[in-house]
Amino acid sequence: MAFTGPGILVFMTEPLRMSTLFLRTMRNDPADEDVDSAKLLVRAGFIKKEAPGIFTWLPLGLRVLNKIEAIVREEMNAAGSQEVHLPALLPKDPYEATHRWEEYGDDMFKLKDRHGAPYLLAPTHEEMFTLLAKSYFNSYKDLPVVLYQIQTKYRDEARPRAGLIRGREFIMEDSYSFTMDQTGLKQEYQRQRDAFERVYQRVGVKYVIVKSFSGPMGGSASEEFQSPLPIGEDTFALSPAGKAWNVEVLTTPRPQAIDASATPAAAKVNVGSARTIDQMLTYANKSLPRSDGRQWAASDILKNVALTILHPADQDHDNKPWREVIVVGIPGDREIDLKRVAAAFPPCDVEEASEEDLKKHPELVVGYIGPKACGPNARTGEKEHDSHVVRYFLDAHIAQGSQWYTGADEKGMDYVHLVAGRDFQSDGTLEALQVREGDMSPDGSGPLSFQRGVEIGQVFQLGLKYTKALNFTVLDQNGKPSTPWMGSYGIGVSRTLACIAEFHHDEKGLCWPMSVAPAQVHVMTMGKNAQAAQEAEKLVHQLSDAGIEVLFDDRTKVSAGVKFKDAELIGVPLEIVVGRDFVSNGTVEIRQREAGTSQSVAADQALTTVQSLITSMMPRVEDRLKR
RNA sequence: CGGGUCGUAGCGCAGCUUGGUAGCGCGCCUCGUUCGGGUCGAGGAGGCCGCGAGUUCAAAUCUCGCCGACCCGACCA
Repeated sequence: MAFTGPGILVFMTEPLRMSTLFLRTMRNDPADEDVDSAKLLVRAGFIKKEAPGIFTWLPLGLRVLNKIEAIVREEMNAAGSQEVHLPALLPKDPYEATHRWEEYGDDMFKLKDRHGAPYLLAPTHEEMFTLLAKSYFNSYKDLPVVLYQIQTKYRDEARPRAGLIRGREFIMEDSYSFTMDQTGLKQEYQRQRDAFERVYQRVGVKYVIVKSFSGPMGGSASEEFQSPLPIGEDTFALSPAGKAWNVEVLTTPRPQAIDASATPAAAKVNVGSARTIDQMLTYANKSLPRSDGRQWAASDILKNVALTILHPADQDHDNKPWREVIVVGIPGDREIDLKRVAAAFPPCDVEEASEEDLKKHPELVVGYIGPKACGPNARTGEKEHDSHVVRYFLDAHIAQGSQWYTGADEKGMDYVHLVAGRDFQSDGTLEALQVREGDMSPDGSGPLSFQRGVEIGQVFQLGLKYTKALNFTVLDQNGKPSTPWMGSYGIGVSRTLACIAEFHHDEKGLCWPMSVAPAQVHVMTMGKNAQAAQEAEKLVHQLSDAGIEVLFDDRTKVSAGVKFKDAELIGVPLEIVVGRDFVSNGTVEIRQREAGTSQSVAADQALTTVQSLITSMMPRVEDRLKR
């Protein structure tokens, strides 16, 4: 392996000759791809689709993939992580212990061996890494340890799409840290997080670090690396100060309490058949003039929504999953976000209460549900009675002291001037609303905006979930068993490649960053002049001998136009044209693919020019991340 | 899993309405031509028209069923 300078890994100094390269470029976009990265990667002969979300890597694509992997390896090794390689085909048992066999559900490829024993194709490897560490390490002296692998992962996506961005077979780098305590975990988390940033900067992909929800992975703190692209499937929120959150973890600044001393006493009004927000407004604007003179708005209404929490099996419920109805009060002009609500009740899912659920709670009168029928407002202190009262939560936007027009739990009856904190209490505050543009940022820097992104990595402080479930303990200084703290960290390698292509392309084709390009230089011969062909051959060898990777278009029966078009499609960052200028005055043309610039240099100056261009075109890491 | 669009040569597509022995462009092979922006010309190879049933003298074309791909949604890191 040769090096041309810091950070450039060279795999093959033999030039890649297009006359023999296993490559066929396509003039048309494939009919079954929609995003630019997939269209171009297929057209340029980097990948070939075999089935939805499943791709073959062709020589050029594989070279880019290998480049990205090499950068990941460098950064992981530098962060003190050690590479291993686990099987992708795994027995069911370890995933039973952590309940993920069920939790992952249909998204996991499950299969049976010839004896009928259940196996799976691993979607991620927390269990296996925990068991691996457990089987060798058992002393505090062994920790901390961080292991990683770069491996093919499998997820049986309901709907693969966007080429490599949402595949069913994809390549991921996943690392796992085991430390004695939370302090150690936080240190390793930070090291991994820094390493991720360096990787993304070196491969030339944009990213935003987004505070996120750890979801089915379990654990506490988690951040996502989102590549901001309009084709992304995720939406994250950005504050004016530049901080970012996944909508599931967005918190609402506590609203200021309102002085309710002048608010009239709550009054029950007969609203007849007005059940929906619109009907309530129509009624109120006709029959209940406001003292402040303005019209009633949906935001004056406290909408009480009955939801059902889907609890997993537990001992108090005969080891069966069970359904708990709750009521959540939200402003009438807003909608519930079930995922955000569910985030408050891990590991449960939340759905709208079904008719069946509501039948069990006749006190909740559909269309007239109010706070008085539930939560602390309905409890009497009598155990038998209270066990039937549903929990009542208020959305975080509801201020103490605010007054509401809301249901009174009888057909046809509503309250006005019902004051939060004065007339009713709740069992707690929830982040229940669908977040929208203009909502206030948690960091107090102003209104939120939203952006779409592709998740190219995520880091988790898992804590003790897996180590506990799999009984991994080590002996501490006092000889006592102690459960290690765990973190897991993943980079979507193939997905990152697709994102790089999304950022670095134009209407003509791909434009690879120097660090990951399939070659650094694309040399083309033009015309039939034997001298020029000879010179091209000489230059290619010069470059190769200097450790530069060359894609050499040495095809003799291909016209200039075709060579230019192919070069643009493939997207090697530097192109050298050896042809008529060389014949007339001994110069070659050096073009920069992405910038579209070109310069003419004497043939014997080409090597030094290319060397300095390569150095100057390498993506750099920010100073704060320098090692 | 629900809704929609579509399956014809390696790739992109026409033909189907109104049944009659399958076409175009790119790519591929041969010969010539051209040689700095997908040259031009001539000749050629390549198809279980997604699969299965049915209607018919006759089905790529009509009917039914199945399978598959893609898009939207549900789902999902």
